[in-house]
Amino acid sequence: MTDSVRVRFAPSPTGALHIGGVRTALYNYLFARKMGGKFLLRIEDTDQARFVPGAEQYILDSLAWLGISPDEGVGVGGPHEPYRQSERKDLYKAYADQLLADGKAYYAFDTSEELDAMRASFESQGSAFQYNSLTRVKLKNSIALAPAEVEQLIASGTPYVIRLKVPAKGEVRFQDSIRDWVHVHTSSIDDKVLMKSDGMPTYHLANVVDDHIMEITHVIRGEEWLPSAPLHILLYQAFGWKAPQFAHLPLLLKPEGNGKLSKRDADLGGFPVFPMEWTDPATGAVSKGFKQEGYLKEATLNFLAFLGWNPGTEQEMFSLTELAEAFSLERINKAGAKFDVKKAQWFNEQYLKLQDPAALAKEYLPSLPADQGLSFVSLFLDRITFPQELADKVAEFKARPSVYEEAVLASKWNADAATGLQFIAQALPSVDSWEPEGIKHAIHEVLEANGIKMGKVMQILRVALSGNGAGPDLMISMQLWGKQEVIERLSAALAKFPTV
RNA sequence: GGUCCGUUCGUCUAGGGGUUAGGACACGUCCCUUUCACGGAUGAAACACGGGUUCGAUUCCCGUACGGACUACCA
Repeated sequence: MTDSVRVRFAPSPTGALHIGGVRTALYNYLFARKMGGKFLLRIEDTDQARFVPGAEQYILDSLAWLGISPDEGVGVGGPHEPYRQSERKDLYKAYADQLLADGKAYYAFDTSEELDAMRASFESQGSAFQYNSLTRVKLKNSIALAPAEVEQLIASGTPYVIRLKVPAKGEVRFQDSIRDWVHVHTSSIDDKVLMKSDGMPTYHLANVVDDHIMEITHVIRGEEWLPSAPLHILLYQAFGWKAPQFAHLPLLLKPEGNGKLSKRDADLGGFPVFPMEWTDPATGAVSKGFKQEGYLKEATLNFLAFLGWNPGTEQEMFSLTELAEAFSLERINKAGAKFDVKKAQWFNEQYLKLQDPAALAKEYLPSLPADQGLSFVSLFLDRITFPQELADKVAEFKARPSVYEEAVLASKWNADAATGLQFIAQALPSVDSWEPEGIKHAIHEVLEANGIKMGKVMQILRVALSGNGAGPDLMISMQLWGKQEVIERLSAALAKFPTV
């Protein structure tokens, strides 16, 4: 069982789950499915200061919406409970103590203020402060201080952190699934804090300990973690554990300009960067969500999957199951991907056409009789990007025109059109079968009888009835408006159109 | 500043020592449609730069430039 793939998505409940995080979750999920492994959800809530109420539920809801369902973890349970790091607090202390006992970690008593001052002074000299083999001997810690003094400080309740004693010399290397070999000298890694003074572990310790305990085989996470991967390798080594296989995903970038995609871009660009709508509990600020904007889950998934990965074939449309089948770590790109809303919209249009029309009608046109709803769905489905546009289209369709498109009038309104419209207006009341073919037949007949070409009047008729020069099939539209309504609209238009 | 990572059409990307450098989005044109949209066809559009290696580099190596991430008792 230890051979089988186990991956995890480990977000922090510090706010709405970013869409990049959703992609990370998706790739983990796909890899687990592909390999016949397990996908776990672990909540990394070790930073009490940044904890945001509701964020955890938001993560759960978002994954549930998209069908990225964990096999183990918060919300589903499993053999390694609890899956919330705040509830595993005591565990980490024991591991930190083990490192302390082995001389691989040490106590440090420096206050944040002291360290800030240190950084400032280094910076003023044009260099960067590092807590490492060079500086630790001069700072307040159990390496520089006499054992008796350390004991006294601890006994007196002086706050302390536990830091990893990074070797002065050596090279850390690991083979990333996406980037191949990455090597870093230990001299560029500092003695990172493992246990904070509040007794909570930092990400680095908790993450490594949990990944080991939970038998994680592959760590698939964002590129922002690449710089700390060597530190994590060092931690695995310090514990004498086998490190998992790492795969660092390329970042999601801003649509325009440089930098990684942020909440600001969403506000500026009018598109979502969160899976679902999110209301900040502190400020009340609402952020758009893919779901609420009208993106279908299939489109969201397909779009996200293709941001940094591709199947190597020319197939574009993939269901979640198909993605899982085609997925592989090897086909993930190295370079960051710019977020292009247009592509997301295209996917949405494609998947929208694949939806069950009756279900769409029921959900988005609930006030209409089923058959009517269905007619409107088929009339408008290929002219919209988001399903909620259906209601707008129907409302617009039902409203009588208040203005008539000037450009069409200017070019098409002439004597032929005027008389044509008159004839149509006269013929319509006696049309018995008010359906597309019948209406068309009647119009065709009356125009032909009077020697007027249909092309001369059809667009004008459209403008007269809808106000617009373009739109869905006119005969079907007329059927939907109903005979009486059409007659009234036509006479209203005739009264308003200028004389020719 | 330091460390690390990256760079093929505007965007997402395929490819990989010898190719007309392929696809998708977006854009243009045409067809379909008595309109528009959908759909179909088609066009324009890319290997960052400089050195190597090689008979031959977009592909391999090294630099440069540019971009990015990280550089917290945040994850």
